[in-house]
Amino acid sequence: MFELDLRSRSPMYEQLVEKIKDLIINNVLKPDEQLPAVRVLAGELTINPNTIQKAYRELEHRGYIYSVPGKGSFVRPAVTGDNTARLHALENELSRIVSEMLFLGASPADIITLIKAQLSKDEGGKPDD
Amino acid sequence: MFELDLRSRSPMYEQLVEKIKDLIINNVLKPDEQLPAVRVLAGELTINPNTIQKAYRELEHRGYIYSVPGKGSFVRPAVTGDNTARLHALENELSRIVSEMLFLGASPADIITLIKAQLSKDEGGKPDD
Amino acid sequence: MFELDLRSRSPMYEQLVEKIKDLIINNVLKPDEQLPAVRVLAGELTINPNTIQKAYRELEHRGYIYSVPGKGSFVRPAVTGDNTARLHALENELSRIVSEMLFLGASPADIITLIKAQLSKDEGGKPDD
Amino acid sequence: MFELDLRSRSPMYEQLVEKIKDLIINNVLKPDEQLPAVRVLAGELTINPNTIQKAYRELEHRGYIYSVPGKGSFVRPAVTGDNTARLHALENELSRIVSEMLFLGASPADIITLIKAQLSKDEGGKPDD
DNA sequence: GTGGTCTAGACCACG
DNA sequence: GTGGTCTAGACCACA
Repeated sequence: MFELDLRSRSPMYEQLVEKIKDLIINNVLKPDEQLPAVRVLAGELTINPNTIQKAYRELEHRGYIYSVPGKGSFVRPAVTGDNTARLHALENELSRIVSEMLFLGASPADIITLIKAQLSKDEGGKPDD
Repeated sequence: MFELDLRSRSPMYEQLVEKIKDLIINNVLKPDEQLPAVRVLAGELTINPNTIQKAYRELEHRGYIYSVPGKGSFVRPAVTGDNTARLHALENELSRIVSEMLFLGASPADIITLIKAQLSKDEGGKPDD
Repeated sequence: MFELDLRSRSPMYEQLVEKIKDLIINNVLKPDEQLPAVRVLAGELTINPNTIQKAYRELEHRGYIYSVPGKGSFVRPAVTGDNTARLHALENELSRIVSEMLFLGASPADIITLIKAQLSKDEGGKPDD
Repeated sequence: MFELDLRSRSPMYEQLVEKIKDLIINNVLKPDEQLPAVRVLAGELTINPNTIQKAYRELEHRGYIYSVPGKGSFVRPAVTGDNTARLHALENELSRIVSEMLFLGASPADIITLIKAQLSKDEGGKPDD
């Protein structure tokens, strides 16, 4: 399904969380689609099931998936509640990154171009595919 | 000067690095300006001087400041080479964030507006303020 | 594994960095091989674990090793980009040393011989030993 | 006469030592030539006379100059005594540098070329000019 | 078990 | 006064 970087400083469960979050955001994993069972994924990635479980728990905590005891884990159709808080945090991150890119010598035009490219790419992929 | 979040998952020295990096990027700390002495900042933040020093050393490694033993720590005037790698990483971060903002319901127009605001703000703030 | 000179002007962690760097350069420590654990090495050298960690972190910054929290520290397989700057610095050092050797009475022939010996030794030692 | 890098991590007296040593090695300062008086040099470089004095003391200790109380400091005509020890140290340094250059991707041919260029340059400059 | 963070406190070299 | 080194010892997260 995907690979983990064993050499990365970031813990494996965190890498898992980010990877799966990206799959959901980019609509590769559709709403209500079932995620691979913990043991299955653990087998494929040859890592400890506990690590998978920790990642799933984290994803559930962050509102990206929901778990049904005895059935499995599924992609949450719409993100829950307080998006504004999360959006605000993202806006800050975005501002920080833009500032740093300018500091490192990127031109404003480059940045705008980059953003627009990303926007059109995501717009194409997001609507019910 | 600024505050640290003692509860945060990211270590105090890392928070310090980010805070100071931001002050440099946003030209609040000018080139060759002296940073607060290790012990002084440690006193103000009521944390251990070693922690400050760890942050300063990290900033030095990343090319944002230089420390002269016996004299003090200062803002490095121009960023040292090799920005392309860092810029590439930032582009990826930026793409990821834009995707997530769209996923959480932000409109493309909002995002463009936000970026442009940031660009003009930084452009105004960077040259000799 | 090796010894440190407690009287030396250069700090212990710096000596450690140089020693380990040499072991990596001379292929004694192979790519992806695990370095001794921080506490283990600290025990063997009877110095503080923090000192070892400082050395390891420095080696990581310089691109010679990578550390994975909870797993260990390992030799980085290939050196990361940007070698030109480092190479330039080494060329200068080399020129300086040759000049000084001449000044101290070494003959040009001796120096050439010495270099060639080193070149053939390293060439023999580098590929899969 | 020359400049010091105030931003450098290496202490000013050490920079002075290296600079003057280079001038002697490259025969810019001739044997028995008098070095600038401590106060004069301190004035030119706008640094503390104590720093100059420390550098001169160090140079004397290393055998590059001699001081005549009340008269001044002079370039020592021939280096004193045990060159073999110093030469041995330099050979080791040289070997280390060659190894590292190879490790960083320099070709043996490049290194030989570099050495020969340095040798002919120094040979031209050394004999009693 | 691993690396990592943080503290408290001592000592050193530099200018 | 400055930054830097080192120790001793506690605690945490990860796998």
